[in-house]
Amino acid sequence: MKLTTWNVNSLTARLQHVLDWTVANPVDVLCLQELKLTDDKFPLEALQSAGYSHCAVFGQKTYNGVAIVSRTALRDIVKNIVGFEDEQARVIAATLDGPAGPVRLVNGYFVNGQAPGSDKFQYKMNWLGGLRNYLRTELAQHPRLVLVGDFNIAFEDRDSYDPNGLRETIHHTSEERGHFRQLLELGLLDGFRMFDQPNKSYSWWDYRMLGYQKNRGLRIDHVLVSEALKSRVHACTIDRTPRKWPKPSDHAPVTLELQ
DNA sequence: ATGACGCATCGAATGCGA
Repeated sequence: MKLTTWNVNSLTARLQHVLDWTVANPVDVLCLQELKLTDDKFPLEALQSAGYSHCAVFGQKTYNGVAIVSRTALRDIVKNIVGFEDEQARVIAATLDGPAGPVRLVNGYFVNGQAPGSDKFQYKMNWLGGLRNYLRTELAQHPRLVLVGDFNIAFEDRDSYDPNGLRETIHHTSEERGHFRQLLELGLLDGFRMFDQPNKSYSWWDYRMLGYQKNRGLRIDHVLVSEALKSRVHACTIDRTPRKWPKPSDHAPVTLELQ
């Protein structure tokens, strides 16, 4: 079973990219972030025609919005972080039945946070605390769990093109990295780092200043798998191909292969 | 460099992203 996380930066603007990409990469599940549309605008028919008949959607106007799009049935769909009041549509969870048992999927568009010390940064810290509490409960109920999404955190120095120049700036602060570590301490593993990976592997590049062409990127899109699934993980890769297409998302898709 | 580029809301200019 293959599942992909992809911040599409507007599903309306990126629908053709998503469809083209799934033709070349017919993964079982897509976890999408930054839909930037309301549920009534979700392109259900186009995705169903592409083989993704089961869609769990949590959208909102203009900003945020997440969805899980699957070839097989999704059940026990939960929107937002249980126990954390949030006006923004950032998290959707669902269970799907894989070949070796159920898999709980939690798909998040984590808060950006703008700058340390800002109100938005404080919101990010509160949000991350709420997510941790929620996941503790989810993991107790669903040992076979995968947390994916745009975390907006470059966890280690090697996840940034300029770790020293950007030290303690947004996505690189000790507080954000501490929250990431606390997620790992719940019993999750960084799927991407379970395998040898090329140096300077990133999942996001700024649109400006030839960011992609210069590989000035960050690895902020992550796939964390629970201990119970560890032996089932067979690969985790970032596909830079669609970042080279005209009018791309600034994020690349990250795919996990589970057996 | 309070920039750059892109998207949404709009029907110009602004908010926001990372």
